[in-house]
Amino acid sequence: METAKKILLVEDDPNFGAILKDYLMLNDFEVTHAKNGMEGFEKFKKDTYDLCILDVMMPYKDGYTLAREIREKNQDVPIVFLTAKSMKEDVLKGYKVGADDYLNKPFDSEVLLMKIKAIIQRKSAETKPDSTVFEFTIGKFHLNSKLRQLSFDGQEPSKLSPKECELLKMLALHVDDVMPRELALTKIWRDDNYFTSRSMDVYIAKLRKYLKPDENVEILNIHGEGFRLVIKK
Amino acid sequence: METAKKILLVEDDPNFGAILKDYLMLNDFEVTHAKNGMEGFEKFKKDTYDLCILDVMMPYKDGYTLAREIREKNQDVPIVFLTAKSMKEDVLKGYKVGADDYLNKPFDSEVLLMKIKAIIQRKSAETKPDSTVFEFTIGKFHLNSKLRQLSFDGQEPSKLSPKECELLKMLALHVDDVMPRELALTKIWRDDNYFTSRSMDVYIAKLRKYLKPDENVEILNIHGEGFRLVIKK
DNA sequence: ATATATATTAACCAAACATTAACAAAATGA
DNA sequence: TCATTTTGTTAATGTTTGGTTAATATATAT
Repeated sequence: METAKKILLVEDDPNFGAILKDYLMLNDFEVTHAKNGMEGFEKFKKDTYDLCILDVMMPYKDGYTLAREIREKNQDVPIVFLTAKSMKEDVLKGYKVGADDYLNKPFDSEVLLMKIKAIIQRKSAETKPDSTVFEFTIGKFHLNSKLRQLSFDGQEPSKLSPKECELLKMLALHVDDVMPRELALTKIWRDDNYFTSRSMDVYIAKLRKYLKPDENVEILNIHGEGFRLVIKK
Repeated sequence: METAKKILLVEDDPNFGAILKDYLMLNDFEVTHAKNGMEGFEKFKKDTYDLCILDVMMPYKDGYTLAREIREKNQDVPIVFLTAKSMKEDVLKGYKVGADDYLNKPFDSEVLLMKIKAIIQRKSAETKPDSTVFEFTIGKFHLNSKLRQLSFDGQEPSKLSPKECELLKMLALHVDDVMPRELALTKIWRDDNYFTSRSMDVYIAKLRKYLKPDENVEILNIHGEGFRLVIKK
């Protein structure tokens, strides 16, 4: 049994804040909710967290300013910004739809949850490389990187080759964020040159083919930087 | 409570030096005052500072020489030059040596303070590129310099090229203040000549186009100096 | 050993990005 | 004022990076 990861949630909208907190707690996180930037910083100093979720738009002290203060104290905690619309609306929509029993219904925005998990996982992989997660939800897909199986809906799972699997896993660990080209090359190909880079491009094409069935899942390129696995919703 | 920022002040004029030191200390900085370049370098080696303020004109060892020595030991400390006149060549030389900003003597103490604070913050954003600040609010825009996207209101974000992104980020780090031409050229183009300068102008034009949707956001030119990102309100 | 799966290399094209050129318009200073 | 420098802008050109497919090479399993 893992010990629960601690999250500092700074969100001024009491409604949304409460819902998100519940949702996160339901997913086995320990959540501290601060109602504004000041309170957020106070709470941050008093404890150690595995992740900070900051609302960007807050009166008096916005998320970025708070992020800077947090960074001065701690260079390592992952920080996730809640940028209004997308996530918030989705979560609230999920709440309204579910009405009395929203807690039982999966939210539309499992994206946020995935992002959170990926970030925490990535971080813990840096410190203790052995404890590695091998199951990922990618839109309507499910990846088991140990069995190297990618399943879609109820269908027969596809078998992935070692490289395909490692690459997809690394993308999943960076959901919604950049997976730098260089990182994949050095970690998976253990070499970074013209040819390995081209080889990687070939694998990206293969993965795109696998992921085609779910039109909400996409691998985007950030020119000269790397790739980004996004789950639209 | 924040821990006081440490400033190394190297100024040969004892009068002016003492006054400046007092003023800075009054504003909660911890100040070490060295009377000449030699002493300045000795003190620099013995401690770590958040900022160095160097007089350009000093006997024995001038500010530039000292700056170069400091840079050899430390690539990150912000360095600000104090100069009586604002000779163009001096400014250029300053940036080449690795200066972060320039202050003309005499100056408004309020302005000085603002600048110092801005520089320290800016630097902390620059030096921790991975873990730190990559989100900026620019009027109604929102820049994510990691994903290189600029979003406006609720619209689909624009994708920025590496150069576009770096330049906009640098402007944002200097909001309401001049971003000196030479600084952008040396840091982003890593070369300062006629062609890179023209290239930069082209990029400024591109950024202006991106920023058009918000009429409160503007990139102004300061003839012969640089550019200024302003957010009217 | 041979089929099969996996991985790399090649070749070609398209897209993204950056620089250069050319000319117009401002700003500056003698 | 006029000559000079700096900046604004657009388009043309050059360069790098990525998408794609297929051919070749390498590894693996039967």
